[in-house]
Amino acid sequence: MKIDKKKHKVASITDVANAAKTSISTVSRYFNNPTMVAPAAAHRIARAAEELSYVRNRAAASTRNKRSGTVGIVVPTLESSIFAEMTESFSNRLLDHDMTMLLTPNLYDRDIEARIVRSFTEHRVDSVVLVGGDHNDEVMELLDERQVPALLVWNHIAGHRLNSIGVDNRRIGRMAAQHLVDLGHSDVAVISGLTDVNDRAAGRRDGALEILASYGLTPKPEWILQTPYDLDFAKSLVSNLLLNGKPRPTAIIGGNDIIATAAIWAAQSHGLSVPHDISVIGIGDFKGSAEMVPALTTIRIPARRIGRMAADRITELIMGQTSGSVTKVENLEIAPEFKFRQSTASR
Amino acid sequence: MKIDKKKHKVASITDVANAAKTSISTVSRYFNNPTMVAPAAAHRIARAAEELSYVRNRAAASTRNKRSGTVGIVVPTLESSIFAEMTESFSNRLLDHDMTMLLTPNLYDRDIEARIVRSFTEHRVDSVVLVGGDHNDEVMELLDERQVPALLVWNHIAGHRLNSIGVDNRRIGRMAAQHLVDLGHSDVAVISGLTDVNDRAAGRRDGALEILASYGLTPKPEWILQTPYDLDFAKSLVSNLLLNGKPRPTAIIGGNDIIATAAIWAAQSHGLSVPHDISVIGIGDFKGSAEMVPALTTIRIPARRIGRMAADRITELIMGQTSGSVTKVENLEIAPEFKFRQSTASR
DNA sequence: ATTAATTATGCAAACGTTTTCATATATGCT
DNA sequence: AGCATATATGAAAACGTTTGCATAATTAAT
Repeated sequence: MKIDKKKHKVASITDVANAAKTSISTVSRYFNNPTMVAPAAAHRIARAAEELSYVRNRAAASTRNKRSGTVGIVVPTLESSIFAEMTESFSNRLLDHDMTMLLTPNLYDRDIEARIVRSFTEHRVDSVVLVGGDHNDEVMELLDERQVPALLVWNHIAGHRLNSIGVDNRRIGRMAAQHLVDLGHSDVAVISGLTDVNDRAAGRRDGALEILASYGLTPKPEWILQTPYDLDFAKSLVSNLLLNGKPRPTAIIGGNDIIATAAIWAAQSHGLSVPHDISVIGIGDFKGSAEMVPALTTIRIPARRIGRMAADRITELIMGQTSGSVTKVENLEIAPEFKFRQSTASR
Repeated sequence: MKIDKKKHKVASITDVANAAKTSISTVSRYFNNPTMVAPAAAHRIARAAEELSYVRNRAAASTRNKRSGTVGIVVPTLESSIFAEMTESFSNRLLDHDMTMLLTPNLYDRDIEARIVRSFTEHRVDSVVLVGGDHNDEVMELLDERQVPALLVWNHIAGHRLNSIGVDNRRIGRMAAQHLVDLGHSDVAVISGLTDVNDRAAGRRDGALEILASYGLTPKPEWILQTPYDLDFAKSLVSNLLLNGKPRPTAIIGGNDIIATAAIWAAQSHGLSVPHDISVIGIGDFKGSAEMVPALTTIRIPARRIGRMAADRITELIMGQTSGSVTKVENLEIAPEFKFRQSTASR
């Protein structure tokens, strides 16, 4: 009586070994270190694997060796095209290194982030990448205790104990303000993201105000506003500013391109012309900023480059980790690029 | 002589069991089925786990039980805000079910997709989510052989052997064209996405042409165009159309909101007014479409809803899988919503 | 106070790998 | 041909879990 092939068993390394008339050790080596196995055996194994449609089990592998071949990344949101760009190039590069990405948005919530990171560690990711420098203590402890190589992206954080690679947001804020001052504007509104949940937003705003102050310009309190990165909200915020404020500001610094875009649309929907009636500068250089009418003057954050570099750095860190050598902490600054386009003009 | 605590060993279930003066079985149960363990023991275990900062190893767990607690999803790109929205709500909902998402963009390349799905299966994801209905044979075989519960999102594909949940793109194409016809347009250009790598794009275009044909309207060949979903490319494509074509079309159907937006900007940058000089309708209702000036008339695809439903359906499928019961294949159609805004007007 | 039923626990096998160590086989030198 | 070296292989232990089965401890029923 034949054994009933119940439950649809999938082929394991043992099955392949049997079919290829060799040992599981050799099969394992065939997959991890092909050069170690003799051509004849390799050929038989390849055939057997094909025959049985064997797919190796990385999860099982990760119990014995330490690497799982995954890296976890948590971003604030996928909806911001800029994180999407970063993530996308990160993921592509990761594929080249034969790693898989666990990606989860935290919606700008640090507690959710902590949950996510915990779940990542349960899955024994080889490494974790986080956006920005503000994270729950729990997250930091977790990373520390388990010695998970971690990388902070987006922000350049000089002297941080974790590796980081990104831009200096304060500097970007200064650049934006300087541009407007150079164009002769003295009545400028600063509309940032939510500074208490977003250290990037805070840095940019502070940089901008710093420059303005250095020229003796202090925006009226009602010209210093905050908004979530949401077109709808930002647009009506700016609408109010434009309608009620008199005199109106002659220029607006948007904390990112979403805010700046919203500002332009708010102005346009009130029949104001940008940049003739009001100048608007953004930060980020998101998808579409160059194509819109008027094209948005902005400060470009090279998201794709950050993504690529992050992926490379991550693999470096993982290598270092497995080989036992301690990789030195590095805080890399990426230079932003100023993009003078049509949404700003001199007074 | 004390043993040197080299290599920083992290706590395992055994360590917790020892510290809690109980067996590993009980510890395991404490984490997976808390009700099965006595309060006293539970308390000791909780303390020990805390003490040792134990994090359970799901990868190891997945060797014995079958579930890994992960689901893999591959989207064409993260840069399209609409996939981002879908993915984001999908991921949120997944978190509620205590699952983790492996997300990878395939860049509209089926071979890359195959690589990704293979990598997913190597990691023994509990389930796979794919966008659209066009996939490599290899992918289909893989899913089939290993009996990985799979779900196709975005497209409603009546009668597909895999579960699907999404919209009927042909119908959407028809809706768009009908709207324009109703407004009295007879010279309409149809600018779709790349139909050979994107079955959604093909469906929409075909639907649109079908309606036009039914009114005896056949766009001139040079008015039926294709473009990647890229603002820059699409904008210059439309620019050419607008400059060279004479007579110009009086309306444009954009294969998605990116194309439509690009069309509006192209028109505007040539001093044309939308909708006065030319009407534009999009598909998708992406972020910002409602806020731009003029607000884009479009057909909304409820991305977040699809994401949520997909997550729920996926957990259903996984449950069914583990309990051995066969879940019936279901093809769900989600209704699109027409959004009449300001970018279209009657002739 | 027994016995029966329930609840909680522990033992040990199993999951699919990798890797150390020892052995067998092939290759290169005299 | 004989020996030394290099290369390829296999056996077995280890990785951190879950789970079926058997037993121990507790509670309920008489």
